[in-house]
Amino acid sequence: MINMRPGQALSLWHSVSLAQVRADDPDLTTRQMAVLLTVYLDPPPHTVRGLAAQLGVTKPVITRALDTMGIKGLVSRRRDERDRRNVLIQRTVAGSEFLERLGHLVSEQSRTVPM
Amino acid sequence: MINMRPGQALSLWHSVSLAQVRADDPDLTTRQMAVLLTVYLDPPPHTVRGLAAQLGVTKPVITRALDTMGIKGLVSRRRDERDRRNVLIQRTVAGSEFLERLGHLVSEQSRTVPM
DNA sequence: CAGTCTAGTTCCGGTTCCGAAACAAGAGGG
DNA sequence: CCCTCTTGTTTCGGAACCGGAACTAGACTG
Repeated sequence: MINMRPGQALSLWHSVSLAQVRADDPDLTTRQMAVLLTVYLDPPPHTVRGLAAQLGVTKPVITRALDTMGIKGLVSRRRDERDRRNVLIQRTVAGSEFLERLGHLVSEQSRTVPM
Repeated sequence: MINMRPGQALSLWHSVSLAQVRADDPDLTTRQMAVLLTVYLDPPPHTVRGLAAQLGVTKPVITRALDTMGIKGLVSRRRDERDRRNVLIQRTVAGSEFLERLGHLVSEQSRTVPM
């Protein structure tokens, strides 16, 4: 458990945003970021429908986010063989590395936030 | 000073992203967010040129971000009377409230992150 | 008062995203 | 089988954003 005052939170958000903008990293939408983090942090399996429900958006939003992130190699799709209507969303090495860098960046920046 | 492990950082980012997506809040780009936070957290005056330099982007990027956020009322522009080439970027009530909510949200979520 | 420099904006075309509706493919019940 | 429901994708027109180049307006120099 962490305890952070709102002012510190904004300061942290600021430095991370700046770092993100300056790095020419794959620039993800808020929605794409939410999908990516959900896939990597919540226990599988992940389906389009499930993600749409959790984010409170429509299914096409998820499909498009997966398209985009799939091209960037951050995530991959596979048919569920037990119910071939389903698509299972899976993690990739590139996605893990990307989030590892993000976590490290936020962690680093958190140490620079003033009392 | 805050000390946050990378895993905790990702968890925090996750819950905040989810909250942002679910709220139909003004959905800002990473760049727009960086501009907004810089305007509100760094000491004035703020100019287009200065913001462009700090973010490492071109001036049109800043102009467009200000256009968008200006429409949403998050920020406003005024001519510098001493050098009328300059445009000074100013804070607004709506912008302050928006960032206040964001800071509060991150702060709240930080308390739900597991050890 | 020309020439030059600076600050910010606008224009160009191309790409990406959006919501809503229509669609294809598979599952399952009578 | 046929009908229906579910799952995910595609299509549509419209809006937002992108980088880079061109442009306007103001300041400053000699």
